[in-house]
Amino acid sequence: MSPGKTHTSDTPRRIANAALAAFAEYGFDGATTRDIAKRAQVNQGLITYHFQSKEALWRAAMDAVFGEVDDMLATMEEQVAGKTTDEQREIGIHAIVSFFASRPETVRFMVELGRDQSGRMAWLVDRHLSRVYARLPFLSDDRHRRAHEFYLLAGAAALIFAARDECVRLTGVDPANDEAVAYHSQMLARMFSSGL
Amino acid sequence: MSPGKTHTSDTPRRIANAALAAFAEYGFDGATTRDIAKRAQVNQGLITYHFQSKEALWRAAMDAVFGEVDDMLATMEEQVAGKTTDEQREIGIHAIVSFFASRPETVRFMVELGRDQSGRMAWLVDRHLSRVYARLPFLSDDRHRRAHEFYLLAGAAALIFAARDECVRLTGVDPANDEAVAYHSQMLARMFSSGL
DNA sequence: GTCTATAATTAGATAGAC
DNA sequence: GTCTATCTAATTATAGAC
Repeated sequence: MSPGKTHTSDTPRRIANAALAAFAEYGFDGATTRDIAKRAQVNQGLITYHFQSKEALWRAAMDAVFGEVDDMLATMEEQVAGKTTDEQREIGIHAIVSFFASRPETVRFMVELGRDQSGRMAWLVDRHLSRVYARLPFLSDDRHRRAHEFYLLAGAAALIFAARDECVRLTGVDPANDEAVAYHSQMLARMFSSGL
Repeated sequence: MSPGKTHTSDTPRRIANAALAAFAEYGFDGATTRDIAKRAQVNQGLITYHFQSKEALWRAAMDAVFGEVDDMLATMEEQVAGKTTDEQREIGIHAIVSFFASRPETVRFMVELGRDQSGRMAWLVDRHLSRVYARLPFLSDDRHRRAHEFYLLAGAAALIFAARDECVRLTGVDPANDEAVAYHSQMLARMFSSGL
């Protein structure tokens, strides 16, 4: 905590985090800058001051999520060093499932942009997703196989958390607790290792 | 084709189909009734006439998709009759993957409603999803296990198609052709049968 | 840097002619 | 049943005081 003048306002960060929560809940179109301002406890005008537009704010929010993705990947790479491919896969899957459990909105954004003419999908792929895609150590090197493995894994890992409330109502099971996360991760790891 | 008077207007059906396409592309909030009217080649006022509100129109669109889901399930059940559980699973997975490839918006709707206070999620679960969930023959009977299997399967089966354009840009692989669908289905079936 | 007030646009829904 | 025209409300973005 630097005292005095050195402390620049954390308002942009607060706004970006509020935006992330709002976009996660309502999607890009459903979220409103007024609601975001309210969540961040500032007025709406400040959003335009710190970010030029709703879309620029969305990009800032994406930078924030994928910052966390990078942290997760860095931790994973440490844990994975020197391990066999099988061990790498199990560790990696557990890390990914845990991440999706804590940030279920991540896959929500991917799905929301699946069909997209706004240019946001292209931005997200070029700026963040392609880096993540290249960084997963335990996926196949074959181009086709890698693509299918990636989406099999991401979908299987993430959907139950992205649709948490629905899952609760549909099945009576709440996936958002440590026990359920471990169970999900275990099942997925077993499927992935034996099925390839 | 019934001639003369017997032919009632198919306008409501056209509107519902246009709405389905629009909701799939833009989400509930992003889709506009004006765009839907344009797609259905009618004017906007007719939407209010045939459906009372945007939300009622959305429900009609959901009824249309899940009508197709029911058709898919009926066909699956025919093919599956008298088979072993392993065979049932392979047939079932292929049917599900093919369906998601042809109607990738289905899982988009599930994800969009994952966190939802509007009441649409509850409606969709009670009206359609719970029936589908109960109808899958090859899932475990254990309540917890069944929930995780369902979302593992649905996510793994659907995401690559729901995020098709993204997949193309990210991986260079287009999942939306018969060969890719068969490949995806094969990988998923192998994972699912050996991993349980 | 933060606020209030408002402009400009667009949304869903309505009214009423045909 | 289908259309045109319009209302009301909500949205993003801007202008300008402090």
